[in-house]
Amino acid sequence: MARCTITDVAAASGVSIKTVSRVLNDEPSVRPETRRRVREAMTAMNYQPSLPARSLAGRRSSLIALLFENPSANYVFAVQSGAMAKCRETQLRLLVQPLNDLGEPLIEEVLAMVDQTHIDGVVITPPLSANAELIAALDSRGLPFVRIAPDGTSHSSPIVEMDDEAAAHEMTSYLLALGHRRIGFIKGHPGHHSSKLRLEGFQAALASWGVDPAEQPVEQGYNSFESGLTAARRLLACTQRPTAIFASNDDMAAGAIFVAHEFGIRVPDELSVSGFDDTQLASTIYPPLTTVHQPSYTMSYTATGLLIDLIKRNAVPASTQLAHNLVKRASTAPPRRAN
Amino acid sequence: MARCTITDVAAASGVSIKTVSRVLNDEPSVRPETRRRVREAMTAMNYQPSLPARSLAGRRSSLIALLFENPSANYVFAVQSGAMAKCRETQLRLLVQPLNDLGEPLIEEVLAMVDQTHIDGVVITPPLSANAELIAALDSRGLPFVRIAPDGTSHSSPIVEMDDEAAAHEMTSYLLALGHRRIGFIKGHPGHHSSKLRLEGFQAALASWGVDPAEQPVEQGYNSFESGLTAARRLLACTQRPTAIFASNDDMAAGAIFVAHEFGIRVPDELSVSGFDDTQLASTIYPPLTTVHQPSYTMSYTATGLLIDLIKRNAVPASTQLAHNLVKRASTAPPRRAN
DNA sequence: TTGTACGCGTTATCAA
DNA sequence: TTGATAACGCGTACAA
Repeated sequence: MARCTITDVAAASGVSIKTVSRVLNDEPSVRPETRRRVREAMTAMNYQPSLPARSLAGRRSSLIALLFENPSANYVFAVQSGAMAKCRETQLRLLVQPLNDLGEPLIEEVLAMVDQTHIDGVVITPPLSANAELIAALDSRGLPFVRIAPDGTSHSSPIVEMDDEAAAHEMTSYLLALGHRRIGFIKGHPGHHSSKLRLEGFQAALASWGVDPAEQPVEQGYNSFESGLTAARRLLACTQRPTAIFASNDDMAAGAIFVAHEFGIRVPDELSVSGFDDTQLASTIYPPLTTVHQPSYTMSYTATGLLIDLIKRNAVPASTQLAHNLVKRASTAPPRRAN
Repeated sequence: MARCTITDVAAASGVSIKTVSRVLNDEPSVRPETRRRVREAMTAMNYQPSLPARSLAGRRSSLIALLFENPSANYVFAVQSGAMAKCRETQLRLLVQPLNDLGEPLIEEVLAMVDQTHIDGVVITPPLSANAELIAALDSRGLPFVRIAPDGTSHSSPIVEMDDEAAAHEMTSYLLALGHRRIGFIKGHPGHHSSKLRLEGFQAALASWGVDPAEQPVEQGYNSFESGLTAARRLLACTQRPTAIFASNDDMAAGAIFVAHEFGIRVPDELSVSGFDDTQLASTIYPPLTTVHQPSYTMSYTATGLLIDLIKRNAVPASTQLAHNLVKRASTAPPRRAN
């Protein structure tokens, strides 16, 4: 059961190590009969190629990295699962690299990781995907990367995104269609580009319904549950209390629902609340949250696939947009509805 | 800015590559002056040692793996963060390996990973930590590993755990002290050893208070929110409705609170609910959940530290028990309390 | 179609 | 305390 090498396989199947190498890499010029013999020997001996040896000799490490700096367990889990699923299909290994609150040394840490491990490529999740210095640093190494939901900065690397503005527009229209005319908005983290887009979608929808966006109460949030609490308390303390709150993500929406419970405001009878992302949390709180389903898993799965194509020097689309959809649950209803 | 090698550093500092290697590995027999010169050259050239080269030449890959098969985003996130934090301190890389619902090929997949990547060691989280075949397979490779919260199976590998039974005992005593005498229990996933311990703690506490455990309603859950819904519906449909529900984890407790909301049962006035784990969810739902804080992050951090010691062939304790504590929040109160 | 010789960047052995 | 040289397991260039 001890580890065996390409030399052992070569000896066992009566060929040279080079031929074994050819079979390993699916190179064309090998006689089918030979290929079969080598394959048999490999499985019989339970041969596993050494990744370090391959990456030292060849140009590839068969390793890619997933970079994130995001405190949301649900989001990180979804993104990792998507990337892993694609890696599993393609025999790649995934190195996860959380970059939590490290400030300055972030770039250095990433570069050190890149140089040490000989990574083949990187998938970058928001908000890192909008980090210009990081992008420049990766560029300086000539490393392929794919960004998920970056900001509008022009760069040749492929991006995977959803239409945050359109989604926020739809959600707002839905609330307006229910009859709400005073809708409190909780903005997302200023560092995330999607925060800006979601606000714009909200405002555009209001305008298209002839409602003045400037008259709607807007509070700053930071994507955390706690920031949702604070923002919602402010919104609900207004003299003209909104009949609905649209939070830029589910965690903050959960905060709004929490505050409503505290204040004895019934949801959705007296207050509608909607979120964004459709994380597991959305269907775990009461009432279950109307939200926008963001395909985080699929975005990451797709991004990883693109990265692999990029590494193989295949042509890849500059931008891929994935579909979202409105998930209507029990946290929204017409305002002050009868009983 | 291009990558430079040990040879470049050797040339720049006027020594042989072997001496650079010695400095790199903190070997003793290097003159301080020489060491300083080499160090300077390394930082000046921004030298980064090649991990693949090191693992090919040496015995170590500086890579460890974290194995998990757990659908809970919060748990996985906590465990990963803990392991990463320790890795960051010690210049190790972490390979995360989710093994989702794959059944049979699980062992093969792990062994392939081990053989290909030349991992130095493994941290195993529940429920995999109780998988006898996996343990045996890892043993067959002579690979060091540390298990988090395994079952009682005797094995020489170090384990890190908390006292699930004592914690469940405390929580139950707390509910009894509040005055509850009819407490519904939702069991955890049958595959997790901790599920058994938590039930035993519950029953032991009842017995020590002179309450017959056999008369308390117990439902099977599977650690998911949905299974909590199902179990809670059963418990609350009883003719003799319990005044409290103790769920074996937070997700299921959230399910119980959800059902209470649906049924119009006020929490905690008419029904107390408590959970286990103290995930982020516990303080995000309303009312916030009384629960047991399980130190998942610390357990993983500790386990990773032990693994590193194990790899270095240092002596490590066979078992490490981390402290838990009861977190009292608003979801529990005396039964049918005045007002 | 197949094989030989060399190099990848580092650690290990042994000698100086 | 230091250095020359041989591994480590594989891919690449070139030859057969």
